Formats: sequence, structure tokens, C-alpha cells
Amino acid sequence: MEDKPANNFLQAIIARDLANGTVQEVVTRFPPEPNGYLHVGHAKSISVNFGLAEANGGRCHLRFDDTNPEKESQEFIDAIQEDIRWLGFQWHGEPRFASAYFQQLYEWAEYLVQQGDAYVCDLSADEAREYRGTLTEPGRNSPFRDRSIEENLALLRGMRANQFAEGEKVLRARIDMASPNMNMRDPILYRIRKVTHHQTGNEWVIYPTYDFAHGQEDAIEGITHSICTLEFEDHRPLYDWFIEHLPVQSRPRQFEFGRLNPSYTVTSKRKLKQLVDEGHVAGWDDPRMPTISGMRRRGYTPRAIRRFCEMIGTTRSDGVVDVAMLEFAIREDLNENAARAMCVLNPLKVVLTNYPDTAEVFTVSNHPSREDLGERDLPFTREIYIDADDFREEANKKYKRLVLGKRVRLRHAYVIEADEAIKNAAGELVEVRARVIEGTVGENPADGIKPKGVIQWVSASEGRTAIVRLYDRLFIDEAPDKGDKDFLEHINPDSLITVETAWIEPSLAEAVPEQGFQFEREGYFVADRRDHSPQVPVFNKTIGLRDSWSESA
RNA sequence: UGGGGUGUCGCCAAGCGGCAAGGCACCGGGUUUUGAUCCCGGCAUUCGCAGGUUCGAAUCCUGCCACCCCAGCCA
Repeated sequence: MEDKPANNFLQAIIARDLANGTVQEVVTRFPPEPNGYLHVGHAKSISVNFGLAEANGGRCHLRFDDTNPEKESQEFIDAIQEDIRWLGFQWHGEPRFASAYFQQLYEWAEYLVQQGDAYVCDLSADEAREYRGTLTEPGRNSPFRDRSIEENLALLRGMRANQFAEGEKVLRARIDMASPNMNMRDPILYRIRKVTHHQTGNEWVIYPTYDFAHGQEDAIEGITHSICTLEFEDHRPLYDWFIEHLPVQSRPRQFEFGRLNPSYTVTSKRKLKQLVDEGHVAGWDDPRMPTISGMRRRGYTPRAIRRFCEMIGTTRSDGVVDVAMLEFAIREDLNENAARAMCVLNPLKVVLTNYPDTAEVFTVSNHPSREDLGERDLPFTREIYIDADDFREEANKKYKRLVLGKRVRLRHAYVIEADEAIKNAAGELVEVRARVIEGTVGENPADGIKPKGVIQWVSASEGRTAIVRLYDRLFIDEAPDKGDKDFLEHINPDSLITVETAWIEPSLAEAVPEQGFQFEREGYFVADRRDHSPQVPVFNKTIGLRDSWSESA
């Protein structure tokens, strides 16, 4: 099934190009550098690139832009592929690698030298910076700018043949040191890096820069629409310059869209890495991380993430998207698709004094409207646990839970009435004595006194215990990523609260890792992908239910 | 003070000369054995600002303002 085309400026461009024959088939690409894990911002880019290709009968390549081996690794290559597949996208053919084009790229570098369009420069990094000028002052020509073609060619070959030290020489394009666009001030094409590359081993000691590589990679693959984020806009003249000055086989064009900035989160790779390296989170897939793998472990679904990307649209304006939109997307999906179950996070024992020791088993539906989600057995016993927040000795009218002398409905079971609050020597509440009202399963009390509310419960003898991790947003600040502020100072100290002994109904012990549930009245939870087992159930809170009732009553 | 962008409701976002879609959030009200869901209703006389063109402008023109990106041998 093809999705209907999105309504955005990129789709409009593609539709026009297809209509007037500028392109026969749309070919896009998602080009991550394998130097980190994918995050929610990449999800948008993936959705844009794969989505546009899919909606227009084209194809999308996955290409690792591995031109800087120092920071890259196979671990990231594997993780990136897994994340894209998990999101539900399939790239065309095999994954591609920029490194597979190194020989071609090098030959084009020699071509440029031969055309007099590139030269080997001996300026040090510091000197080069000085020569480059500033935003408001033009740069100066490098003293090596006018070497002969022969000399340049010999030097470039020497660079490749490992005859120079790192930093000793670079290859630069001869464009215009006075250009108001810094990218055109004789940009660097090749630098010497004597490191082993994860794909090409020790075959190369010189590596192409992003600018010299990206457009040509696109041309090699026949990419028609090379879509990237706004910060590359200034690079487009250079992208086009290479395409025009090189004998490439096709003419890709670059288009830019605004990157995704969700509120209350950071998405810079540097900062995410810091969170991991300094132990502020448990790893790249910590459920609080905005990484794809983190969201996955948190219980987000591919469908919700894709829906979110659809919701936010694709434009050239860069703003901050309220995370509430992401939260809406996951609630919408889970409300529709997650089975319901009961879990008591803060247990308070309730003894039903008029109920026998023998258990009763109710068969209850797993979803209020999805019959196809089936039913389950729910044992009811004389002793149960309810949440301590659901009982008060006295309360005002607005409190719709259990109150001494009043009634409440136990979800899927009886209406009960509280008779007595038992306390320990310290005066702390330890137990509630209550009575079931006969004949109230599926019925209202015969005396006409209806309970005001419904609460969840778990059988004390038949239930099981579980570890439940309550996650909240990682940052308190709405824009921790903004400006130079120290984002670490805005970490939410309560972003993870672990409940070591929560009570879950027996059916939940059969949950399989990554299975999502709604724990009624609490929120959506998922069996942890790594730590959950039938012996020690572990659930992660994905997101709470919408709550229009303030606890401050 | 150079260059490149962006400015439509608290947030995202349609709109492309004919009289401001939609979603999120929020606020009411109804249904409800989840204070959830669902349903119904409200929510920009105004489109960064100021001029101008036009019968008519968010849409065209001029000027101004705000914010974002660029001075890695990162991508």
C-alpha cells in the first residue's frame, strides 16, 4: 500500500519534476554517518526520505556517509540498520557506503587538479583559518594556490602514497577566497588521516571531506532529490560547483528542510553521547533517551513515531515542536491497540471480611472496544491490594475513590464498602477492612447506593510482583539544547523512579518483552526488551494517561 | 557592519490576489465499571511591523524589525 503523498513543499517539487519529465523516477537517500545512534530527529529525516520515495513510486537508498573513520564504527552501522528496519522502512538494495566510492572520488580529485580547479596546500590548520578571513572580511589566497598542475598532481599522489604527515598537506578547490559564502573560500577536499577505516582498512591515508563526497555520492547513485537539513543550505553552491566541474553521470539536486527540535529534549549527538558517557542515563537505549532505540525500549511504537512525523509536517521553518505532540501520538496508538491489565504501584492491603477464602475467577475483556484482543482470567480473593492513593479515611465530594464508610467499584469485580482502617503502633495505615456488596459484579448495588468511582486492584494471593520503572522527561527545561546553557543542569532528578514491588495481575506474568499494555488508570507500560522475564517481570512506563483531575484537591 | 534562511492562534501547520483549513495544547458540556477513551461546543475581525499597489492583500511591491545557520583538515 502506498501512502497518499504528504502535503509539503518537497512533494510539490517532486510532483512537478515528475510531471515535466525532469526526472523519470524519484530516488532519495538517507545518509547517516555511523558515528552515533539515530534519534527522533533522524526519524523525521527517514520518514521524509523514505516517505517521499514511497509515495511517488521511487526508491530510497541507505548510504553510510563514512568519510571520517576516526569517529565511526561497525557498532553504529548495525544499530542504524536495525533502527530503520524497526521503524518499518526498507531501503532499496544493499546498504551503500561512501567508502565504496573512495577510488572514484580520488580520480575526480585528480581530474580537478588537471583542470586547474584544485591544488595542494601546505598551510597548517591554524594558518588556513587565518587566511580564510572572517564573516565580514574576505580571505587571502594561500601562498600555495598557484602551484603548477604537474606539481599539484605529484603532491596529491604523494599524499595518497603516504609520503606526508597528518596535517602537513590538504587538497583544496580553487574557487574564491573572497566569497561571502565561507564554504566557497577554497574548501578542503582531502585531508590526511592515518587511521584504519572500518570498511576500507588501511587502504587509504587520505579521506574526502563531506563537501567533496556527498554530491558525488549522490551522482554515482543516481539520486534525484538529495534532501538534507537547513544548515546545509550554504553548502548548496559548493555542492553544485562540484557537480558542474566534474564528469559525473547524473545531476542530483539538493533541497533542505527544517530540522526537528522537540521541547524538553536534546538531540545533538555530542550531548547524547555525553549523557551516555557520563552515566546520566544507562546507555544509548535508555528509555529516557530520544534515540530510536531508547524510544523503542520506552514502549513507543513505529506506528506512533511515523504518525508523529506526519503530524509535524515538513517545512523550511525551524521551530520547537511540543513533545506533547509526540505523547499524543503514542497515546493514540496504544489506546487503540494495547491490551488493558491491572497493576498496583503503591500497594495497600484490603481484607474483604465477608468474603470466603475460596477464590472466584472472572473472565474479563482485554480492551473496552477491541473484542479481537480477547479475554483473560482474573482471580478475585478475600485479600487484595489497591493503590494507597485510592483510599482515604475521609475526603471531599470530588474524591471518587475508596473512603471509610463509603463505596467504590473494583474494576471488573465487586463494589466494596470500607469499614475500618488498621494502623500500626506508629499510627501508619497498614490495612483496610472492607466488605463486598453482594450481587454487584456487573450490576449496581440493589440498594441503589452507587459507588462514585472505579479503582484497580490485584489479588494478594494470586497476583505477582514486578519491578516497574516510572520514567518521566529527562529535562526540566523546555529548551535544554538552546544556546550555550549547560544542559546537564536541567536534568530532571525524578526522571526515573523504580518501584521494586508492584503487584500485577497473574496474566501479566505471561507478557513477552516489548509487549505494551495499558495499566488501567495508570498509563501505558511495556515489558522491558532486555530485563523482563516471567520470573522477574519488569515493566517500563511509556507514558501516563491523560489526567484532567488534579491531585491537589 | 558579509552571506544564506525563517516569520500565519501557546506549539506544529494549510493557504500562492477574493474575504484565515486541520492537528496538539487549553477551556466548557455529555456518555462511561479506566478521573482514560469517545462525543459535542469554544479557541486568530487577523497573518512580525510600517507604508504602497488593487474594487479587494496573509498572499504583489518597498522599507524596517526579530530569530536561526555559516569563520572544523566534523557531517
